[in-house]
Amino acid sequence: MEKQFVVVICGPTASGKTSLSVELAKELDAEIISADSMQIYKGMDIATAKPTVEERQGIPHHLMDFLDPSEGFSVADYVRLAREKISDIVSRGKLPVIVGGTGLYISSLINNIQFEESECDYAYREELRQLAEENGNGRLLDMLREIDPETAATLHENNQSRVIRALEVYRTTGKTMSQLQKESRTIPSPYEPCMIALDYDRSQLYDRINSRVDIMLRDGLIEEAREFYEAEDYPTAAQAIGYKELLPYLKGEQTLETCVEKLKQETRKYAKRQLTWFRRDERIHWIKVTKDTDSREILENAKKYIKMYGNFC
RNA sequence: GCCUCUGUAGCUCAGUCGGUAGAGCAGAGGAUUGAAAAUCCUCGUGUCGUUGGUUCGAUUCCGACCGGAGGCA
Repeated sequence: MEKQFVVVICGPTASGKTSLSVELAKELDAEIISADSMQIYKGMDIATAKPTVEERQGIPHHLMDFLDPSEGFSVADYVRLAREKISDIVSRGKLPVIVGGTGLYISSLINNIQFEESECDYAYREELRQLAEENGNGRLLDMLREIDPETAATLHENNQSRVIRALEVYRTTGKTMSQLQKESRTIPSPYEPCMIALDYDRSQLYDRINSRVDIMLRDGLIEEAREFYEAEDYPTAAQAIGYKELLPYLKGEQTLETCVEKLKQETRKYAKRQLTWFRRDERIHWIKVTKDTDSREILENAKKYIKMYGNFC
């Protein structure tokens, strides 16, 4: 069976993925599938730097802006939905362009990771958290070592959520995490991804992040954050950078300046983690850019690479 | 002008009863399979303000000077 050609635009936050993807989509008769764990949520527009309707320029954007922030969401949900979207787009004769900065979502999708077998057991998670509270994190890792030494060896006891998840997997499926991870890779991927990322110098990327936060503030981030916190108790959405950092200001406990600095800093750290993730994927074609690079030039470079890649496979 | 406190890693500060120093934060690198914008791991040499003195040896004690904070006039 021939693999489905898909374009992937990934890389750190504020590197220009959104505008490049829209320009590409216009020229390649494509539709965009977002790969962003926060842009999926409705109402979280400014903080997530979601493209506005104008910025989307008529290009359909899938898996964006469709879920209420009170709903939880996970990689497994993402992969399931994204697969459907890809088939749908392809069936209409269009090219799928996957765009986003959530590395786990992207790699799980294009590597065709199977999640179906495993389920969640929130009560058991809570039970384990209690156990750790009383006996320390080491106790949980010891438990995991008993049933799945292979996974236990890769985890640090302080990474409590991962240790708990590994125990939970065993509880719900009877299989170990390591076994399940091997099985999750047995079905070859139906996709042939052409991966592109924009490569700024670290300092220039940080400059872009800082000024983008300033723009968000100008566009009403504080109001958005205030609304967000009136609702509260969101399982997944609460993690978004942009609201929790402004909370001390909204509560009158901290100056705006301090909170904004914190917000910029957290965004920079996030970009750094994204770079760590994407750097190790050797399939990615990094387009070197600086603040002076013309967007037209970036587009041409990307198009050229996609065309070359398409001919090659 | 006088008195007191203070000057140690990019920042906030520990510390050395005299044998050239260490935390947190920042920063860098890494991990990443159902919370991933989350979670976790690793990495610390810096004229110890300057300059004299005492000493085998001073960042540590003493003096002077230069910054900073406070107090009295």
